[in-house]
Amino acid sequence: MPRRHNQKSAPSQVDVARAAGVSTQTVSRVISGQSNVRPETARRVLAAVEELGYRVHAAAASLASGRTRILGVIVVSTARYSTSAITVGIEAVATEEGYSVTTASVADHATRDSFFDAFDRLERQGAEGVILLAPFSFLDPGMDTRIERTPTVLMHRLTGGVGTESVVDQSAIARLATEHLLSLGHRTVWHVSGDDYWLESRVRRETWEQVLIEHGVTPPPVIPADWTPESGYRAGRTIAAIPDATAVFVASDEMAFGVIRALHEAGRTVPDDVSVVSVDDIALAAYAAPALTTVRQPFEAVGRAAASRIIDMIEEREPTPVEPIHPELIVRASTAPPA
Amino acid sequence: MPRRHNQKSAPSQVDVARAAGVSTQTVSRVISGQSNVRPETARRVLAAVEELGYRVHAAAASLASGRTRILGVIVVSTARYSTSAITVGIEAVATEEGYSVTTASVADHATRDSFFDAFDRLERQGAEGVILLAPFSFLDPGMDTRIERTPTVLMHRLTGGVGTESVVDQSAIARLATEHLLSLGHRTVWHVSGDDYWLESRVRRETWEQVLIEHGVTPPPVIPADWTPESGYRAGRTIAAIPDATAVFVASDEMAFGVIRALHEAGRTVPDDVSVVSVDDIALAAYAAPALTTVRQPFEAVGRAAASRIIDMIEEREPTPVEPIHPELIVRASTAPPA
DNA sequence: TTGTAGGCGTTATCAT
DNA sequence: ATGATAACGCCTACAA
Repeated sequence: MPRRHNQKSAPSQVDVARAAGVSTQTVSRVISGQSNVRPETARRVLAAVEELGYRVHAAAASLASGRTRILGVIVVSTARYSTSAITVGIEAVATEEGYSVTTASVADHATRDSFFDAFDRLERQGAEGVILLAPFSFLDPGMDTRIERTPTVLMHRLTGGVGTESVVDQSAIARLATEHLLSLGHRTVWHVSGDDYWLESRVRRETWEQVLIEHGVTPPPVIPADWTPESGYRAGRTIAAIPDATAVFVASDEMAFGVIRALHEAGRTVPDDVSVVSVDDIALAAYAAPALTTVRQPFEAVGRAAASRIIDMIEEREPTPVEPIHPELIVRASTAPPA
Repeated sequence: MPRRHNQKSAPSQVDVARAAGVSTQTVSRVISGQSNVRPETARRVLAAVEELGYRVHAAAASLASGRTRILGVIVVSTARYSTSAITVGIEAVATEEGYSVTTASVADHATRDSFFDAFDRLERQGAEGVILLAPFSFLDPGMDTRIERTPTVLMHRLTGGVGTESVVDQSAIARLATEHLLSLGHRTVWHVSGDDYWLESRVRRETWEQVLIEHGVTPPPVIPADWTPESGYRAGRTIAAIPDATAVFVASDEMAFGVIRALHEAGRTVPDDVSVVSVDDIALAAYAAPALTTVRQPFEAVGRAAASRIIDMIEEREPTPVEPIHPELIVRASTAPPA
């Protein structure tokens, strides 16, 4: 039964107190930067801390204080660009605010119970708040009891329950993309959707349908895919087989690479024969052939906002005002007016 | 000073013990699955646990036991595919083994001190082992005292100090790529390197040089880049200006997209005029135009291996034998014999 | 098989 | 400004 490796006796407050000739309480005060300590005393304590290499023991501190300053993040274990980019933002804010981040991942297409397991692992670990970087609805039975005791932030805009928050407006993305194609003069817009397991897939599809209807056009059938370039390629073959398809809204850049490949193989040129607009603006979007017109999601800002929000909730303070996060249409070379 | 949100009084072992009519010690035994408890007693305890919604308090448990079962991971905060893919593997093993994962990120191009800060944050948090998913050498002064008290795994094969381990053979990657081009009949191979901040950049460059020398050719000057597609693009323009360049080893797929774009814009066809081989095999590699010939790094396996290794070190048991992790050359359409 | 006692390292509370 | 003392919730060691 190993204790901490080699750490026979990390110095404790008692050691520091003794070395500095003060009580542990004074050490505690100095460490936590309280003001009511004579400068001279503080200096002695700090010297002893330095000398002994003392560092607070997080477990002991949180047992005594009831606070852990741990943020939990639930992620789906696929190496998706969006996920890691959002995480960068979360980490940044957490560190700034003195929180640490622990992650619990669930398999792609995981069941509800896997999510609850992950949630419970984080709670057991002491997470004071949880960010759900994963497709999940607050409406799910079983979720309510959890978000009641632990502040939770979703990354999806949905009808929420008590204390729920969300950050990204997926609907605006789909609208931007679809209206861009329409405004170019295309009669209708086809849609290659992401995996329906993910909420944003559904939201984007619904908005796309709605925008078309608003413009008086009957939505064509959705071409389902699953976020992977492979699935985009298959969808592209489907589209290539539709002679009068001239515009496609693809739910992610990665899929757009596949779509374009399939189109080109079928002898249909992008954007001359078919316009393609996608979503994300990953680093490679500008280096596709042709460069992708896409709706940029400011992932890092999203992560920062989520972290700020959850910390506000934990500390029960007024929500920090954040710049509204707007998706942005980046027009490059994959879209054009119909021939 | 908020305590845990709404959690006025999470039930403790004492509550469970009282409800089940046993001592807290028996509760503890049941929870930790020890065998020396009468089945009937265990059942009563479990019923009480269920009833009250009891869960162990991690901080209290680790304060008492001296164990946290926390794994620390230091990552550089850029949304790189490799990083998130490796993380997936780490998480998987950690969860299987009952560990949780805490992340500390440092800025890209962070100084040594930032790394030490991150390391210290993880230690303070109670990490029993640390995986350095970041460019760092054990030889760095200041590192030795840390790895002495906390088991550490690097993701880079380097000369190591005491108790150091590493997982990926970056050198094999560069050899595979360079020899592939040479075996195709190219006279020499140019190299677009990654950011020198990252150790693998240097290792790949050195191996590339060495392989060329082994084959009796004098290495041309390195074309430096920084992992981004943009930097690849700039490097590609440089190469396009070299009339007799027919083969390039690019240190990452993302940069290869940029290189190829620049080459095409300059009227040089890939692979007819110039062959390009890169590294990683990201999901989009097969959807580049032309599809990339690349050296696949089995990132998830790497993550799994790193996690297994660090857990073995923590628990002071014999290293779990792992399948050797070999990079693999995936030949697609971006390489060909010289014209 | 079960229980009792003590302590893990810190912070909160109340004195001084 | 500083200190004494009592938790915090659990686990280890030992006793019964």
